[in-house]
Amino acid sequence: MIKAITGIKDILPSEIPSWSHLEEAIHSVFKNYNYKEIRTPVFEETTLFSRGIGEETDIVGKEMYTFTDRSGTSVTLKPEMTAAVVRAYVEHSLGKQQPLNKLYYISPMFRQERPQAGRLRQFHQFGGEAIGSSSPLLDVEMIDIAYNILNNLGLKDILVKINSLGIPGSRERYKEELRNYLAEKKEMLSEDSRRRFDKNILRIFDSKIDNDQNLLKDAPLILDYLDDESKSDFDMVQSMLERLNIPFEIDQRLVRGLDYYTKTTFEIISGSVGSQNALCGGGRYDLLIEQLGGEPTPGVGFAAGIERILLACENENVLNLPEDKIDVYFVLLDNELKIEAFELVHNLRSAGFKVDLDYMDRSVKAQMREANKYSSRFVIFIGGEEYASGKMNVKNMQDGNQFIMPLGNSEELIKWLVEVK
RNA sequence: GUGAGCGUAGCUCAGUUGGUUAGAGCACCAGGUUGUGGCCCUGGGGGUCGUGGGUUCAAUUCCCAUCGCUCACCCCA
Repeated sequence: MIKAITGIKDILPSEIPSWSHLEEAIHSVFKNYNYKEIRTPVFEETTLFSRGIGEETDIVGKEMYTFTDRSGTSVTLKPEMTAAVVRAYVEHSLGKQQPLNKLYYISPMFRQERPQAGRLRQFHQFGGEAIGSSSPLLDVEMIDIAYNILNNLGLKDILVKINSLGIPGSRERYKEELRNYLAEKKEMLSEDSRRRFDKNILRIFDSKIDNDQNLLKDAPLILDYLDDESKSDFDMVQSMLERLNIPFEIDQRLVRGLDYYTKTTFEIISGSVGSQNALCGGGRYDLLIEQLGGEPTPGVGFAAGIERILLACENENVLNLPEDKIDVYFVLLDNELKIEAFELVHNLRSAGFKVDLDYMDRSVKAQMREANKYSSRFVIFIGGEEYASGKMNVKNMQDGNQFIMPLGNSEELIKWLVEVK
């Protein structure tokens, strides 16, 4: 048996209602905030991601699905969306058409990691990008949108965490201080953290080892090293979140794993999904557009993981989706009658009603059970007697009442169905 | 890449301290009025017990390998 590749999953019909529900919420909320949808290809030239995300990041270093196409070009299945959106923004000069572009997407992403709860090799993200303004109100807008969507789904166990990484100059000064502070403790750090010390010292804050966290207790804090503008922007973000009644927590240990972030970063975590608990992550990337060959342009965005959000919804049991009922199920005595009734079935379907019938040559009882299984509101029964006398038997499946209607008059039936609907 | 756990019907799982035809619930199919659902009842189909090898008179059960899945680490959505 041929099976799906490790870490990728089919989304089966039984799961589609939750997906559709979430997707509709995403489209609806983004439209409220006046964002326009953008779709980019699933793969790009590899250099877009290595330059955009950062050569030293784990994503680029060990997680990308990269291969060489027949012309010898190295291409990569997109591991995240921001670089791709920025590429499209620059390539099509969207910034020349209007100063601010507010964009959103829903798209599959690919990262070759070991799968676990809430982590897949093909997974789906939705997210927003606002390119063209450095207003911290947009930082807030991003958090607002993400929080809004999660909140509307009914999720309770979520927490917004924010931080500011400052601009490169202030961040470098801070990293220097942190390095000085940890230098003498380096030998006591865990192996992973010693590696982080050399590679990306900020990531030591992510360590799950108690002793590492103890050693960090009196470490210098990044917010004390912010430049004036980052600081006042961050203050604005906080006060505005308060005014919007969005609960949040400042987490100075929140350092995101992509190189392009500047100033505000944020994350929304869930307490109900296991170890991979970030439902959403984002921040400002004021230098990325320039770095990818565009005019210097500020931007801010976020991405959220659909599978993780649905996992949280499932675990918190908050998605009560309406049953998918059909309107009419035709119960027809034999194959001849099915052929006779098929045009009527077609007419009802064309008129917008959900209609089905048996194609398996099954007994009347089995057809009725099928009608029940699909929660059909009505059954239209046509047997030999009815057909001979030009009638059909309409049964209301809720109360069991039956009555006779003339056969062969689609218009009258449709009119009646519209009335009772 | 590292570590741990698990692989028995479509699904969730029992079971065999090695021994004849491997079970349950749900799902599926057929019946319980000759042409009528939900509840209930009866019956039925479906598994080479992940795969390969070893030990043994005998393996689904023990051993080894392999593949797959799951969870965790790393990192991230």
